[in-house]
Amino acid sequence: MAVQTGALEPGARLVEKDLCQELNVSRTSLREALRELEAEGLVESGQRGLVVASITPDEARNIYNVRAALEGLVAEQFAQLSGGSDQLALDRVVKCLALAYENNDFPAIISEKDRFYEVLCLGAKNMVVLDLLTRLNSRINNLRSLSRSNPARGKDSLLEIMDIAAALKRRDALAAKAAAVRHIERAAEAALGQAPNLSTGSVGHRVSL
Amino acid sequence: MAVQTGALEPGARLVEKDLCQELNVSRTSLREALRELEAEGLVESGQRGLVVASITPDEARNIYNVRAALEGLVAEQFAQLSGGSDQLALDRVVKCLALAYENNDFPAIISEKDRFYEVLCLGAKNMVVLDLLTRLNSRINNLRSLSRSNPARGKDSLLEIMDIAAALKRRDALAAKAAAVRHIERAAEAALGQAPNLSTGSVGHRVSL
DNA sequence: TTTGTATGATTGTCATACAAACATTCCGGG
DNA sequence: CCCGGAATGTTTGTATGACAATCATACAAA
Repeated sequence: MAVQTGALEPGARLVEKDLCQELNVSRTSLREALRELEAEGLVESGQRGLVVASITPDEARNIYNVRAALEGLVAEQFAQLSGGSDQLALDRVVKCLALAYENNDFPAIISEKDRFYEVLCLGAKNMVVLDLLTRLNSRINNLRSLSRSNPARGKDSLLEIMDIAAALKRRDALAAKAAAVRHIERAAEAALGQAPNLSTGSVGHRVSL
Repeated sequence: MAVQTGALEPGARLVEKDLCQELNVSRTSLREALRELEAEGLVESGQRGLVVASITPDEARNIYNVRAALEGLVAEQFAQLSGGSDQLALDRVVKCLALAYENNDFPAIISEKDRFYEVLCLGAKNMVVLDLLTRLNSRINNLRSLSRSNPARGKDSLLEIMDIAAALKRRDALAAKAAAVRHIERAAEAALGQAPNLSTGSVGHRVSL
């Protein structure tokens, strides 16, 4: 399963036979791995077989819209339902995140952020959202690391997250939700580099990202 | 792929060899089908192999919470972004839905409702949500048909949907969102038969539904 | 009673094969 | 010269049989 984020350009065809040789696995195993990737939305079936999934600007925009809705929900629930250990875990992961930001350690930032969401969903008693968020994030991982290239964005992002954490500590559900939504909207702006309004039209126009 | 909703009780183990014989397919194909079901959350891997997925009350509750958030989002977007043909399609599907409700045709109600969501997402230019909703709905299909057993629920449900449609026609995004959320909350109450508040605790306690 | 071991069942992986779907090339007719 | 259709090759979907690794259980020994 060392496939994962094999740096392949979107739209590239995935020929089973070739991949088998390259990865030294049987077609059986390969196909099963491909099914998994397909379920995660990283590959999609084109005219002939599978191709690396690409993302339209609309899709990217909508993924952020959905994330805002979802993370707003779990923030709200966390404020209402979290226990003491959840708050503890939150503190810890925010601290780790701050450290990762200080060191400009991009991989760590991504993974700590994922853990942040995990803690959030755990405290919100909402594993359903965690599952969906994981799926969505896997589809925009390239975008996420791209948004990091904006130097000023890092500090802002951390501050927004600490806003969320502060509201959660106060158990202020409304403020937490608002902060979570705001964070995602800012992240979307940074990643998409355009107005937060959904630009319609141009369906099917694919970008390489 | 005639597996789908094969009436199996949750928690039942799925032994590949047995299923192969029963369905007259090779293990290769069977495993691929199981992967698909796993991706949809209909089966999950237990200690040994796969078992039919069951749902905790918390999960069911959260699926409805997520649906409320998601459908609120697409309702909002539909109000803002839908074109003339989208409105046309909306009219048509609402009419079909009303007919299905009149005839008490449960399977038609389910499928028309799915089409309703499809039209909604299409008009909202948000296929991301459609994908997620499809997944979520497949996990609570049993619950959905269960909620239909409440006789008074049918009419209410239809009225709520027509509320949504009316707000969408007026392009009143806020009202549409509110109506969509209300619809899901009512449906959740009907299906779960309990207060809309999330009952915490009792993690891991599984019900057969 | 508990621990360790043997046994059996089940899954994960593999190599190979073949039919069907699809794309491409080539040929004959207009 | 251009076009339609057949021949050909490629790729996928499915099937079969096999094997090692893993896990669960039953059983024997301490």
